[in-house]
This record gives sequence, structure tokens and C-alpha cells, in this order.
Amino acid sequence: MSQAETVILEKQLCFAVYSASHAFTRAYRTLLEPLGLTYPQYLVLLVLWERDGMRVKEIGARLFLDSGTLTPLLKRLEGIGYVRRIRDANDERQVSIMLTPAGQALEAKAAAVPKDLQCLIGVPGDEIGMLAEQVAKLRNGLQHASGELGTRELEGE
Amino acid sequence: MSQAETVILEKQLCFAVYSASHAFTRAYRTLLEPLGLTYPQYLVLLVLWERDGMRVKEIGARLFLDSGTLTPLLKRLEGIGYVRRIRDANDERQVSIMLTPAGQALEAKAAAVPKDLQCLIGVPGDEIGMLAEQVAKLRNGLQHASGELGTRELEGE
DNA sequence: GCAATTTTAATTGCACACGATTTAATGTTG
DNA sequence: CAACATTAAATCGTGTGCAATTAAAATTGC
Repeated sequence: MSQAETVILEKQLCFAVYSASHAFTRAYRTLLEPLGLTYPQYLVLLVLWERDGMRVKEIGARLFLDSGTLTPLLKRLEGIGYVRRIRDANDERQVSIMLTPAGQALEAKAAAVPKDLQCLIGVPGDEIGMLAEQVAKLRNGLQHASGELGTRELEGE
Repeated sequence: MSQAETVILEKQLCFAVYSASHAFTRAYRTLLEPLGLTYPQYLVLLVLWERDGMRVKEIGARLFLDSGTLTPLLKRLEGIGYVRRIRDANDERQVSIMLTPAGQALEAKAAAVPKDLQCLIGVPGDEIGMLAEQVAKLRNGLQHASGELGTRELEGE
């Protein structure tokens, strides 16, 4: 039984996503290196360029990351000089992340990145959008299902 | 200009893949925890269950990982008792990874994992296969394109 | 046959990720 | 308003990922 049902790695959606994610990160590394950014740092800036002054919690909700990941990352971004971390005067539990002038100016410098990457992907532009939508739906399904797992332990089957 | 062309995070294929990959890892964590495995460790075992005794380099080629990642991971798998690392007597640079009896026995215990996860995905079974294929193709394209980047620096544009 | 090159792992250093815990501040409730 | 609960970050420990370097062994050229 064990031999007959050997799992084929290449057919697994999860592995495809896992390995594609790393391939993306590697591709971005080359493009972002001139800006002194890693891909997760770039993601945080994308969020802030959309709306400046977001709190750590909000950024985390947007990127599906928690404070354990974001706090050190944001401190590095602050160290580079792209953001400032400002504790809210009204509610001192919260920390707002503000772009510095350098951080704002970076948006223009990073403008070419998405186009450069799109050239690398080697997939027709219209397919990219559809694929992104499908993968996002997949993520949302998993996100929801994982929450369930904590409660009911899948033992019923 | 900067405001008009703001990059919308949710439309980016890369972010979808990045966040879906983490969602997968989280989902697997719950399923693999009883086996004492992380997802990358599980991937290595999948490869070894297909063919035992592979060298580090071969495993890396299969999973798109290098020795910097695999060496410590394999040492942990050895510490748990699922594999042994055996240095080739003929070519002492090479290390073969052999499953222990416990590592072999684990295949049967892990047999339920893919099915359990498929239930969580919430995507019709036939779509999963197609999606996996598309994402794998995307990864292969990126993999190839990233190799190019090192040589010609995209400066032509 | 031996020096130069190539190949294979290991090692090192840095940056995520995330579960779990801690700390501090804020809400809530009797 | 005091006890309790909730919330937001920070902290801690473990485990990836990967570039760069090192070390050892095999291969090649001459």
C-alpha cells in the first residue's frame, strides 16, 4: 500500500506554490537590491505608499504577518531611514508607522520594479491577473480552514 | 504620478503566491505536528520515500533548496531519528541520506496528510491539478529568468 | 604526475516566519 | 474603582532560506 500510493511531489499544489514563492523572492532580490530592500520590506512599503501611518496590526492584517515578524522588520526599515515608528499618544499600546521623506521618495524609484518583474514572469498579462485571483482565493480558503482546525481536530474521519 | 500608479497589493500575483505559501505552511503545521515534522522536512521525506539514499545535491535540485538550508534541516531529521547521513566512501565530499526504519515507517503514518489537506483547500479536485500545473510553469519561468538576470543586468531598458 | 579548475558539502551571517509568552495599556464590569 | 479581561507590541526560541565563503576531493590540462 505504501509504495503504490507514493505521493508525487510535482503534482502537489502546495509544493508548486511553495517553490514558486521562493522563485519570486529570488527574482525580486535582484530588482530590490539596488533599493536596499528585501521582498517583505518592499511589501510593507507598498502598503504604506497606499496609506501612510498605518499601525503594526493593520499592516499585519494586510500582509498576513504578525508582530513577531513585523516588529524586527520595521525596526530595520527604521534603521535604513525609510520609516519612523511612532507610539500613539492616545493609545500607547499602538505604534504607527510613518514614511520618512526618503521612504516617500522611494515609491518613484521602485516604480519600475513591477514592470521589470512582469517581463520576467513569462506568462501572458491577462493570465497573470486570473492566476493571481485563483491563488488568492486558495489562500483565503486555507486561511479560513486553518482557523477551524484549532477547534475541531479532524478526528471525526 | 506616484499616486495614480500606486501598486495595488491584492492584484499582484507574487503577493498571492507568497501569502498562499504561508497559508499552506500553517495548514500543514497542524497536520504534521503529530509526526514531529515541519513542512520542509516533510518535503525532504517525500523525496526520500520516492527514492532512498539520495545525495544532498539531488534533494536540493528536486526541492529548489541549497545546502545552506538542507544541511541543518537534515541534521535535525537525523536527530529525530528519521534519516542517517552517510558520507560516500569513494567520494568523501558527497553525503547520502538514508531513511531509518522509523523514517520508512513514517510514510504510512503520513499517508492521510494529503487527503486531509485536500479537504481543507476548498477548491474542486480537478481545478487543483490545473492550478498546480500553472503555478509550476510560472516557477519554471521565473527560475530560468532569474538565471539570466545575473548575466545581463536588465539595463538595456 | 601535478597544478589549475571544478564540484560537492559544510559553514557563516543575516533576514524572515511564527508559536508562545510577556509586558504594558486600555476596557469592562460588578 | 478595583478585579478582570482584552488588546497591541515586543520578546524569545526554533526553523527555515539563501548569498558568500571555506574546505575537501575529483577532474582536467599540459
